[in-house]
Amino acid sequence: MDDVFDTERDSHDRPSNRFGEFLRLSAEERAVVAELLGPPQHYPRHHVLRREGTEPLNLHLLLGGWVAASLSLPTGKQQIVKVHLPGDLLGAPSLSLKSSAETLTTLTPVAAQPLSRSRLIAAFARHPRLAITLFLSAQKERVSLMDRLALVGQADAHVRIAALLVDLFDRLSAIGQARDGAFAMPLTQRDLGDLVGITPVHVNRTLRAMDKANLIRRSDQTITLLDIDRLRGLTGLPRRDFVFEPDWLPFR
Amino acid sequence: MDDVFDTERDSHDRPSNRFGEFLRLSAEERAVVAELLGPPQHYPRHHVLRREGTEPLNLHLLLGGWVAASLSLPTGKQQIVKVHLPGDLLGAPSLSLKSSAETLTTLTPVAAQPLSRSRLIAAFARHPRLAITLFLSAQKERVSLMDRLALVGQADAHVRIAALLVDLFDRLSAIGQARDGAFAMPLTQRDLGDLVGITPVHVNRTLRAMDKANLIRRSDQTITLLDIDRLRGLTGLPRRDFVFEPDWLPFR
DNA sequence: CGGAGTTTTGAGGCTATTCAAAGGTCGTGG
DNA sequence: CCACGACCTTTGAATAGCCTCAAAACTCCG
Repeated sequence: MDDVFDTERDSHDRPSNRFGEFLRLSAEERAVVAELLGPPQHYPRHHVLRREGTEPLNLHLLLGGWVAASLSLPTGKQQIVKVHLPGDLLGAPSLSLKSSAETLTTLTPVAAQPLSRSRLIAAFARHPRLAITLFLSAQKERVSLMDRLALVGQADAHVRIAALLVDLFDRLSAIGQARDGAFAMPLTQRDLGDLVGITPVHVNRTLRAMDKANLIRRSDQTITLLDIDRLRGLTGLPRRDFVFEPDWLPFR
Repeated sequence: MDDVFDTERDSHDRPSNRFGEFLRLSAEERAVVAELLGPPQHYPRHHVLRREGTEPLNLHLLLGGWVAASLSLPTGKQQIVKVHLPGDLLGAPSLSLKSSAETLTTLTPVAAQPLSRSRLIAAFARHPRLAITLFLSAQKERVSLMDRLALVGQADAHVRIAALLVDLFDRLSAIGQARDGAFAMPLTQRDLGDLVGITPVHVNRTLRAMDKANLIRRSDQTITLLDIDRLRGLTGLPRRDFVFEPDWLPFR
């Protein structure tokens, strides 16, 4: 966990959190964002940041660690709808609701900054570019959910697991937490099952088969993707090419 | 198809499209929205409004009819990620992308107004309340996708179908297109399968069983929910209670 | 009346599930 | 330092739910 909490970047670089995902924010705008954020908080593993059903008073900007957003069904089963990685904004979907839809649970030790929903929305008026990025971020998340839905709805266990691993790898690569196809994997096989909609037992058999097929290798909390191209090919969905400061946006 | 295209409402009433979903817009704001919209276009059944992979230059505001948003996998299978009903804004997720993720196909004859992505976003600056509603709308859609994902990931065919029917019923009720648990159903059993991730054959057996169990009744293009409470109970997900002009928003 | 698409029904097979239990790993406390 | 418990991974066997393939009946439209 050396540099897990290091998500700050040089401002000339591509920004490292959801606020600069689609636009290169000005110094003033970045100051406004910094002003919105509360002091970083630290949480242990398996801490519940938010329980579904409670009122969503504030969001969290994830600085370091992994967080699961999940829905639970009364059958006892739960679906993890998103694994949040550093830089992600947590809890936004429930802004539209009186009581939260998702439970946010830390999967690792976590550092995050709280941010008040009312102050965030208020900032939209004086800083429309903030509104635009966050609007586009929300749309990006919809695309991601649509992709997940298509996989869970139509693909078999191998494909679902492959897509999940590739997605995690891509997102971790973007924040410098994957090297040579390898990354730390804090998710248990039960977690993986809750993510892709299969039982832990079957996750195990699937991972095992993929290991034997030389697609992946597993060793103490680390997963290595041995043949990323083949894994990517399995998933069947195209790479999603997101815009950045597109020319159709106003006041760039 | 008498009043299918009638989605205009008295301005004192709860607005009928996505622009007034979370805020009661002022006369000026409603004028701005009207100004953004192009002239209504009409399309026949099975018309492709947008093909995945193409650049998303404009959105559509659906006035009447049903539209499917789908992703296709190279296996030939397709997942319908959303059935759009009158009042919905179509194509927004792909604003974040260089090329569209979803294919938009009309399921019935459709009337829709095009709207330019750049002009829409430009309006955010002078009319922050527009930005706020659309931001919240996007979050609402995320919740809806999360619910769908949880159902497809964890529930069996009966529960998935029940949840789908209840969702359609609730949304159609809100626009006055369902009475006494009954509504017109233009989706084929293949469509239903693409929505919930099961084969048409199994959809048929499931519907048939639900009919025999007196949960639903089917007759010429119409579905009647005979026991909505029991159907709702099957799904397991709580009713989603969305905010409207919540007191934590600025400048109400 | 023909043809395309949809609904219905049957039979057989496969994927993933359930249930059960053994072996590992890790953190904790004696 | 070892023993213990909690949780995770692995494996097996039997089962269930859903899929595939196939074909017949029905509806709708030209």
